[in-house]
Amino acid sequence: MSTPTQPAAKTGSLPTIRRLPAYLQVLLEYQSTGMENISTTHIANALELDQVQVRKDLSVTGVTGRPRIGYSVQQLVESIQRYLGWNMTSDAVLVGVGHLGTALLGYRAFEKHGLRIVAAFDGDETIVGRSIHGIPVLPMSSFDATVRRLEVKIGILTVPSPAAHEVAQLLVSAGIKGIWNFTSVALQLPKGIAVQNEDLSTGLAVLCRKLMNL
Amino acid sequence: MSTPTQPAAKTGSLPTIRRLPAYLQVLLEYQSTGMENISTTHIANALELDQVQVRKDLSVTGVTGRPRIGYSVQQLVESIQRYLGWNMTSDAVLVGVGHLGTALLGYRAFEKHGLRIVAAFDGDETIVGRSIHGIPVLPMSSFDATVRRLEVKIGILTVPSPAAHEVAQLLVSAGIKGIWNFTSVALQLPKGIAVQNEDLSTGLAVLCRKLMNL
DNA sequence: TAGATTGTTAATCGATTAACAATC
DNA sequence: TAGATTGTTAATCGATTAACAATC
Repeated sequence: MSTPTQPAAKTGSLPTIRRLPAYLQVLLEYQSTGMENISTTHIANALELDQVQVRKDLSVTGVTGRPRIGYSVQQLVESIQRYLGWNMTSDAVLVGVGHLGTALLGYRAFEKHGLRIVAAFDGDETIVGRSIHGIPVLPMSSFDATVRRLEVKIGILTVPSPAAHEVAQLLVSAGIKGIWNFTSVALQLPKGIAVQNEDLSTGLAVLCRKLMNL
Repeated sequence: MSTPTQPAAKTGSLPTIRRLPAYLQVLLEYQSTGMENISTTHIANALELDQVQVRKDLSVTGVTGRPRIGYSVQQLVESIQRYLGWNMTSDAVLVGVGHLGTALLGYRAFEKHGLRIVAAFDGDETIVGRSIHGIPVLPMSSFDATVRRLEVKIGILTVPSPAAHEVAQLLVSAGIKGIWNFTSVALQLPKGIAVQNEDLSTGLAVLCRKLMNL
């Protein structure tokens, strides 16, 4: 039995989870100043949020602060990373090496979030065999065997929309448990598969409405 | 005075706005079947949402349906597009022609959302002067004059994080009113500037938590 | 007509905000 | 000590869900 150094993490609402990476970003930058402690007031100001909300959000990770002192930056960073599973490395595969896929393959920041793309796949034979940012592009025919062999659980879907559904089925049947979906297609998948839709039109819609309300 | 053919659009909550593009996607696909009307039950099933919520969401655009018949697909499409400002074309500029910037320059779907990227800018002189997917890459030195001359109001920020703040100031001083921010930096901007953060780590965090709760 | 579907009003649920006690 | 900050409990606010009337 382990000795718990801090309370267990709670569930946390979706809005809370979405704010945590921003806190982490602020903390990592703050860390470079050499300060050991930080107050929620400071974090709240940097992100234009309410300090009570920041405190409540942070509490879901199980971390605690000290009155008058604030929170240990180091502890906060580790606590958020653990809560998001970013303290350990997860392997992922990417399918669809178009413009967006290529961009994601070169996105170094994923490493900081514990995500390692171990292989990319594409149906276009002219790019199969290449290596993009050190990641090999393999043929779709080797998808199932490779994913099973490496026991990859995360799939990044960057194929053209018409292929989205078919490829998603392929991911699931190869044992992928979480799909990061960059297509604009609403995937119909069995229970037990986590999907995160990253359709750009969502963000554009919000921006357009914000602009209309200025 | 114009004769209103439908009630005025309401404000609409953020979650509602975020769901509208998905409705539009379903509608555009449904349109190709040739059916003229669609029920909220149908839309709800396609997106795994509640039909009452779909109806409430659609009502913010001012559109109305007919009992027993449903909604006119054509009317719905136009109503959502009008609500999001996607019925007219808005010009935008993109700053930072790295991997992600290049991917966005090639993203044809923006046209369907009324967004036209008229110019890209980069500090790297080796790529300045090129044309990517028909969009010219111009030097940063011409940024201010070009944006003012073309009266561009939307800026897409795809520069490396360390440059984010400085470039954002440049956008604002050139008259940009809305910033689509793909960096992980929380921009501090004056009132009256709309910002939409599109940091990928937010989505990754949600996916990771979903995976942990399977 | 009967039944399917819309649209509105009320109830519930959940997240944010406010108030305040605890404490270093 | 006094004051700044945490952390919890209560109040408010807003979004979702339920109930039901309206109607083609």
